Amino acid sequence: MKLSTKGRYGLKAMVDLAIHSQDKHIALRHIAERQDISEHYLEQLIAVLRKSGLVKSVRGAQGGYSLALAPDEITVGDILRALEGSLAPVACVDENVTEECSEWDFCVTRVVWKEISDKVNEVVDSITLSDLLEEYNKKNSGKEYMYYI
Amino acid sequence: MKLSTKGRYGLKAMVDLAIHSQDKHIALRHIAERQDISEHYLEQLIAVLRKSGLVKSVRGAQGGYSLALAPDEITVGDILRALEGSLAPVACVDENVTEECSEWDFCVTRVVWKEISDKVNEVVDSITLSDLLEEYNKKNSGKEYMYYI
DNA sequence: GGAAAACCGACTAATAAACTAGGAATTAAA
DNA sequence: TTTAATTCCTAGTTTATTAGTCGGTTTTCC
Repeated sequence: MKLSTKGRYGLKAMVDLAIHSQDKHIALRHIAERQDISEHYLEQLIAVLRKSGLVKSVRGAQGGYSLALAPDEITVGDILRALEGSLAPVACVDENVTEECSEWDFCVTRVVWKEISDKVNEVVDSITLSDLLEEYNKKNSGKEYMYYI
Repeated sequence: MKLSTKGRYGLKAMVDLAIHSQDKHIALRHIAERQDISEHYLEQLIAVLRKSGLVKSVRGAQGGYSLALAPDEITVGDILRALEGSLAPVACVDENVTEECSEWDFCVTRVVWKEISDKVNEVVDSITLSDLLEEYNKKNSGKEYMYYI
């Protein structure tokens, strides 16, 4: 039930963008340095986020990335599901997977998986980047430069 | 964020025990057959459950396993945590892991992981084997032998 | 034209998951 | 008292996934 680095790094990168890319774009290199993530690896993650429409890019020298939407329009759920796929603990309660398992009608453990799935999605869909930005400002008020996320 | 087969098989096996081992013990082979799980593999899982005090065993011929506690005294959380370890999505919100990460004081994503962790534990701790047993009886009332779980 | 960036696809190392194998110890029943 | 059925234990193996690395191509500012 652990999240992979994709989801963790991806969310950190998105919060970094929310903090630093207000009406400008910033180079991946800077995000990677601040968050201490391999640049090449982060490149792959941000490619997914771009294809999901959460991030937009400017190519060429002085190019970079910025959020494709306002921070309050991007939820943690959007980010995590883009990078990790469904957050359902088992496939049978993943709404994108249509094939029912052979034991569907009699399965009693499914109610457990379904409840977990629902609660997890409820949590991540209720938190936006804007909420995390606020949390960041609270924790770092008065401090010069605090890039940790 | 997927559960491994350990948790899934383990819960199935425990529900199977709740159904079939009322004041008797049953051989692992039967559970493995009914639930279609490799016997040797299930053996390793049930060893963990035994060491966690959720299952008790009788050795030798005609031996087998039974629940160590009443079904309403065993939660899904007990079973899953025994087999999967902590259900926290990242280590920093796992209460058994004491070491704080270097960014602890400024980290803003931790609130997300903490909320997920709390909700998941809330769900699994609120469902007992007795609840699943009831669910089983409801779904299989009137049917001859339905072993699916 | 050169440098700084995003973009792209393939390859690789490390780790974890999901078993498999083979036997030792125990005990009921024949 | 032997035999067969069962739990118990440790180690090995295979497969899949994770978490990267590598080496470029393309685009665009200066």
